[in-house]
Amino acid sequence: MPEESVNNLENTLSVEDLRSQRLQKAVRLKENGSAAYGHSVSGLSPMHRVKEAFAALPENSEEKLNFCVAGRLMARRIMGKSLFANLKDQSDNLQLYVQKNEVGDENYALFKDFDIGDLLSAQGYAFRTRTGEISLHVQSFELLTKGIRSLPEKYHGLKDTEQRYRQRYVDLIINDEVRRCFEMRSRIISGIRRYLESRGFMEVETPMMQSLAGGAAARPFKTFYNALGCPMYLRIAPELYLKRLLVGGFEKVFEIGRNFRNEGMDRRHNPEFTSLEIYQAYSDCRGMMELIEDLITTVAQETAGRLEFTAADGHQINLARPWRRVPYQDLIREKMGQDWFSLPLASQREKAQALGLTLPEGLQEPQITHEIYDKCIESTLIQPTFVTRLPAFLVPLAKRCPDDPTLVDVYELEINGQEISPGYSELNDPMEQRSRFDAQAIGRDDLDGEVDRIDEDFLTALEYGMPPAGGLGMGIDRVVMLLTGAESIRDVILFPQMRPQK
RNA sequence: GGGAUGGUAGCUCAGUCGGUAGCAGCAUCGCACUUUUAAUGCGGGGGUCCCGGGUUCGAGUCCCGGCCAUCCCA
Repeated sequence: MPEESVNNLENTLSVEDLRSQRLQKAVRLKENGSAAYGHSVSGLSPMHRVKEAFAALPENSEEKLNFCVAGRLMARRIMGKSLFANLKDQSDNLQLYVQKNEVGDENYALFKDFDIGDLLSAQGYAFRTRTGEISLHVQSFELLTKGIRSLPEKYHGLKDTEQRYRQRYVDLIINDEVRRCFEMRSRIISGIRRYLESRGFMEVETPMMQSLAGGAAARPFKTFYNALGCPMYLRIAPELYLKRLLVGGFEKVFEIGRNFRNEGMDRRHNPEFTSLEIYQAYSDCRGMMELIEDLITTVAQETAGRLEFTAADGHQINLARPWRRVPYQDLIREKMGQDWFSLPLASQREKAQALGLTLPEGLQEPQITHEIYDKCIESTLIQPTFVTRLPAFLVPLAKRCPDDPTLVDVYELEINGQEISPGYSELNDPMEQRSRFDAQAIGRDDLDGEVDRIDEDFLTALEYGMPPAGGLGMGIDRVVMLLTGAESIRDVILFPQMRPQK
């Protein structure tokens, strides 16, 4: 038997799959006294710095710039006595060039034995290859972490959506645009904080576990707190606690945090999502429109450097100010005719059905009208639009319009046909608040009785006196979707909820 | 909850009419190669075809049930 075949035979007998191959390599490294799982490294340069610094050198400079870099081995091209490798850190990629006569026979063999996915550090000087790529001529290197699992393919990457969400860490290693998206998300959130803090708002944290899940109409998640021996709910909104803080004398507060809604998930909904809520004493709905318009445009300009965006569905969105402000009823009249609100119920029903809407028996004018808004108007509001003066039955926590008590003094900000942010002149009359809660509790019969208990302590707080105030909420995930062009909320949440496997 | 589509090697994918799973690409292992970049050339290994039933001489393929995912709808 020729020697070569013997070699092959040995290799196949000793190894069942890729993972055990690599496990054995790690074990062998440890046996030989080298660290397969190394230690800290100092004096590192981010790879983009290496490239910038080298590119800044004058042409034909003889100066040798030395760097030490660390990152994950993404590709290798071995050509006998020299090899090229691609290393990746958070900032960039860098090509390494390793020559046998530079690092020595033993080290060269060691480097050849590295696998794609290993983490290494390398020290050497920057140079430009024949094809023009700024690279590092390696003088020494070290294995920092042995990778046991093989990475997805370098060319097609990881495409399987399920695996991308379940094993986001692999997605982040492989797909650069995914990492950029989450870096963007982080910048957006810190941009929001910076904006609000610089304008005197104070960030606060209110309970995520509540014995009553109030502040919105949504089904909560239920849990049990052993020490108190009572059921608890994950919050569906922080609103009622933030208003208690207005009562307590904090005048400009905001909270960025998670809410939990025990409802379906789809392209736009994840059961846990991040919201921003802001409350400002002595302001109102108009103050909130000013604030959110300035906040979004400022943060968009800061993080993306522009105000025009292409949404995932291809719509061109222009965030340039000022944004359209239009009363709800005007939108209805535009669509249904100027006389809509004076038509008899039967003709309203007929006209709505002519639009293709199916209406349950017994609907009154406000419900029919809202059905039209919901199904036929909202999705057409592509450019940023504040819809104002909504029917009161939709919004139990807002002040009525002084000139028309059937309407509330609120806005709904629509961008690309999606609700991005609601804002209110907040209701601070404890008696009216109680009767709205009562009416709401009667209207709902599909939730757990317990959840519908009225938050007496919140009403007590209002009785101590809450200043007139403006309040607003904003879905952070949706804003990130808009600014990154993501088509699914799951693409802007690092670890979206998934059904457990098996 | 309803409909459509999908699940095959570590990854990306073929798989015809039901007849031994594909000389598939990347990755991996061996050999050659000192400026490559989806390196190249030659050679080797690698499979619970999502799970469970059924039809059949024979099922990745057809039928039934289930699991998981994606998209659309409510």
